Amino acid sequence: MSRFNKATIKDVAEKAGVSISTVSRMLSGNYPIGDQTRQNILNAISETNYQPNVLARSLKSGRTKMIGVVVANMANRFFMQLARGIETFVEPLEYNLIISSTYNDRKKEERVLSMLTERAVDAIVLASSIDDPKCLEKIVTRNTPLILIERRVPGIQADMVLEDNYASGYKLMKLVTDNGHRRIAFVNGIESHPTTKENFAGFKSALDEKNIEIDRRYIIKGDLDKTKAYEGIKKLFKTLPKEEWPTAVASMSGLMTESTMHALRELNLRIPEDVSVVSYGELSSDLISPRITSIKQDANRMGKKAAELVLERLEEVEKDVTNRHYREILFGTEIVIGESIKRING
Amino acid sequence: MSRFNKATIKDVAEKAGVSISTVSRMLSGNYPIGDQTRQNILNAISETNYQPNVLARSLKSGRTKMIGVVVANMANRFFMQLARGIETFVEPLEYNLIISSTYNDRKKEERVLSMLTERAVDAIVLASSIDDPKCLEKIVTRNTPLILIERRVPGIQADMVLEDNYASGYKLMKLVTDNGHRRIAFVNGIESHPTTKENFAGFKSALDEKNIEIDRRYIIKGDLDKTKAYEGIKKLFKTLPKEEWPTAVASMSGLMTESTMHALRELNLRIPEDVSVVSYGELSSDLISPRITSIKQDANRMGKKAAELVLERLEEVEKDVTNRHYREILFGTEIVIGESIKRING
DNA sequence: GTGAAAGCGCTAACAG
DNA sequence: CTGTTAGCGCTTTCAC
Repeated sequence: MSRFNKATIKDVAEKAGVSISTVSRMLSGNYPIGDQTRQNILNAISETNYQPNVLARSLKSGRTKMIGVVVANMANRFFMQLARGIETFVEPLEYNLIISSTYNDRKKEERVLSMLTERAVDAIVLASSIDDPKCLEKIVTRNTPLILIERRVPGIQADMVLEDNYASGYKLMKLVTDNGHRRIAFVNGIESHPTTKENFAGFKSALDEKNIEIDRRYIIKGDLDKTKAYEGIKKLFKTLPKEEWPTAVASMSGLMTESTMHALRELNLRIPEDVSVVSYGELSSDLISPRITSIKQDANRMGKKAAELVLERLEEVEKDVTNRHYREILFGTEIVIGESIKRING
Repeated sequence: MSRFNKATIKDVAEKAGVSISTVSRMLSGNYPIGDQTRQNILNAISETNYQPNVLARSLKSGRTKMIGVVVANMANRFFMQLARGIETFVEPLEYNLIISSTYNDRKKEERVLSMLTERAVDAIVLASSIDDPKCLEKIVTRNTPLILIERRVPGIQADMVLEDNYASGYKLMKLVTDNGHRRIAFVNGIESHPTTKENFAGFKSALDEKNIEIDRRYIIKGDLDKTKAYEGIKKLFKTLPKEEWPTAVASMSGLMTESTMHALRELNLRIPEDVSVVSYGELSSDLISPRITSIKQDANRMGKKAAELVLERLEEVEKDVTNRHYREILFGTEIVIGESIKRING
């Protein structure tokens, strides 16, 4: 009995009257074992309640069967569906997930990633939002597979699972402009992100088609942050004279859309009668009314894909494949039509 | 360089021209080290990009600094707020969370718990719903602190973090009966759970006060399952003649309440005009209308408390305290008044 | 088929 | 103050 208060392979070996290597071999399953010996060992295992110590195994094998999942906020629906997608895919293979939140704080992200590499996780799925190529480089050079979700980092040796932000942005905004809107506010994501830029570019191309100029006063720096989005909307409507109010708001994340709705509600503005709203990313419940026309982000699908990539890469690591070819998975998106866009006279 | 593709303590020692124990000591911080030596080691560390291998450390120390968190479904808001509560509390102490879902499946729960003990997590926080004392016994005898959330398992050597289900149930139901309702349907949780029973007992005592008999046909076996709740409601209203329809529905979880709302919506029944609804546990968004009168479950608070207990117990384990005294934390709950109860003529 | 022994990376006596 | 050494529990040659 170890100080973990549990039987070790040694206890089993003694009880079964064999050597620890024999027990180890039986456990691994790839060796011929005498029938009697096998039986003895099995008995010993059940008598001692033996469970192999994964720690020791990992130390030896170099594989921990743990996958680090880094998200901005684990209380957020999108991220947890992502994690769930990963989990369902890898759980049967006995992988466990270490999930950590960064709250979009660079320092915290650095700490979290460092903890994960110290723990020697087999792979990292990163869905957090900070740009920190230096930090990411480290992971890559350690030979730990890295999968980025909804986040493009140019030149990095990692797989990326993305959605077609450009096309999605275009589709969404076109619905708005086709309905005659010209004064449109944006609750923006994190501006430095390529994905945000693509999204915005998609918006812009729909606006260009109608020769609509973007009014910079209408761009709210939301940073994927609940409060910032809320306050941004409040401020926008309180600052501008009524005739300059935007007739529509496009928000770049479901979370920020909900903040927007809260703010509008408090401003006594109805959707879509007073302000139209569209959202990149769904809201947390489809019972919310009015239903917001939005781009559906399939977090679960992304999670599964990420898990698939993880396993693929791990096999390569196993086989010492050197000449890897990193992939960029681009998912198309679906648009969900709600009742949140009012037709107005252009 | 190890096969983890990273520097080990040995590399650092060589580079700094000292022995590995000196490095180890410096890292632990509790030993006097010569100034020059310290500097050499620090340089070596940064040159080699050394990160201690937590695995090896754990194998030696018997502590992994990992906490297992077992929930029914990690995509569920309640559970993730719980996890988040735990995380915020233990993250500064460098603990990581391994989160797994059981989907309320006994086999899966068993597997998950077994994986966690194999990984030698320092403690387990269990917020999943299956009763499996045998399985839990094993954890306890391994000397791994176990914290149960919203789940009472009599006689077990574990801490429990609970809400006052009885009082909450009573308060909630009283609001319903005070408004004149007598035909009340229940979307029940998992019947075998003590917490569900307490909740129900609370309901019952409010009913008793008004001499209302419980009609067994009105009890829907929801089992905390989205679909079961949805179908249960559908069936109830479709089976019964209109004059026997319940005038109110009390649901035992936020998730099931949302299913109830979906079902009612499809049945073209309005809340509260046609049916009143109350909920034990909040919905996933406060933008949902009508706002449902509900018991607010503070998952975050429970998470923090659980984490606090974990750390407390871990200290005891450290200090080899034998005569432990397990605690049962009972939180009071808050009721959120919505617009989901109609006053009717008793 | 089975056993002995080395070693994964680290900590903690035990020496000096 | 610093070095040597014995494991933590397991896998994996290398023997027999």
